[in-house]
Amino acid sequence: MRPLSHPPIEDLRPEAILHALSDPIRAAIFAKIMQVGCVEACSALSALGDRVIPKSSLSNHFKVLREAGLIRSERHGVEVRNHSRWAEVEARFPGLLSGIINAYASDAGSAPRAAEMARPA
Amino acid sequence: MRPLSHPPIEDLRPEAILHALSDPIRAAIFAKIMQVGCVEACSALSALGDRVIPKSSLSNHFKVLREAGLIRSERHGVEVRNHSRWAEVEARFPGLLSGIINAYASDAGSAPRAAEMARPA
DNA sequence: TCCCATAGTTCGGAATTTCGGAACTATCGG
DNA sequence: CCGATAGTTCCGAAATTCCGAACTATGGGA
Repeated sequence: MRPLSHPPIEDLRPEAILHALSDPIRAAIFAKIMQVGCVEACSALSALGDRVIPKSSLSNHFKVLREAGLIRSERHGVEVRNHSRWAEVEARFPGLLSGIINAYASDAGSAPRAAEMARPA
Repeated sequence: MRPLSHPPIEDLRPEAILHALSDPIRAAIFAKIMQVGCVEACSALSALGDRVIPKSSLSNHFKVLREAGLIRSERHGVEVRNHSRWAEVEARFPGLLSGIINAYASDAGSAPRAAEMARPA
């Protein structure tokens, strides 16, 4: 199985990042990773509230996040651990991620839906 | 013809904004509107460098930007003038737009492509 | 007034992308 | 070696996007 390649930070493209995070589910996954520090794909499944996400879709969401350069995935035995690349991305595109995450967080308060980012409970 | 409805600022959703700006062409159009202050659709066509964008696609791009709440469009005679809603959006989602625009601008320097945002010439 | 040119929208089919079930692979614990 | 768990791949269906062609609306003449 492939060693899960990640793009070097200088190859990151804003449109890929925006596209990755324009999906509320992916945004929620990413927010979760940042909250918790590290997450394996399967546990993210249950973490998204009421919504049940098929494994194959979930796998694809992680792939999109990884290829956008937002997360780093490492195999540990049978599972994959995903870490955010926040610091790198922040250095490359200052203010981008914080603006996006804050936007989702403030939106969650006014109109809660499937993507419940940064919700207290 | 419809009076070109715009969503009230409290209805804006982050995912719609990210989706709208995850297309480099739309991002370039939006950046152009902010640079120049106001733009009518047709002139944006030539403004995007080498790329020729069909009228119907352009019309759709403006629609996406409008429905995301990023621009305000008014008919003036035969043409439509598009203004950015930057101030409103910035008040609603602080730091979101500046982060995105800066990201594209810094990317343009390192890897120029179809979307030439904030390029001097 | 009628006609034309300009600016933009709508329609509809082709191309692309996304979704997700089923089958597959990889790894760990017995 | 076997079964269970974690995840990927494959591929057809559904949704989206793209864009040419036809259409609509407005202003400016003649």
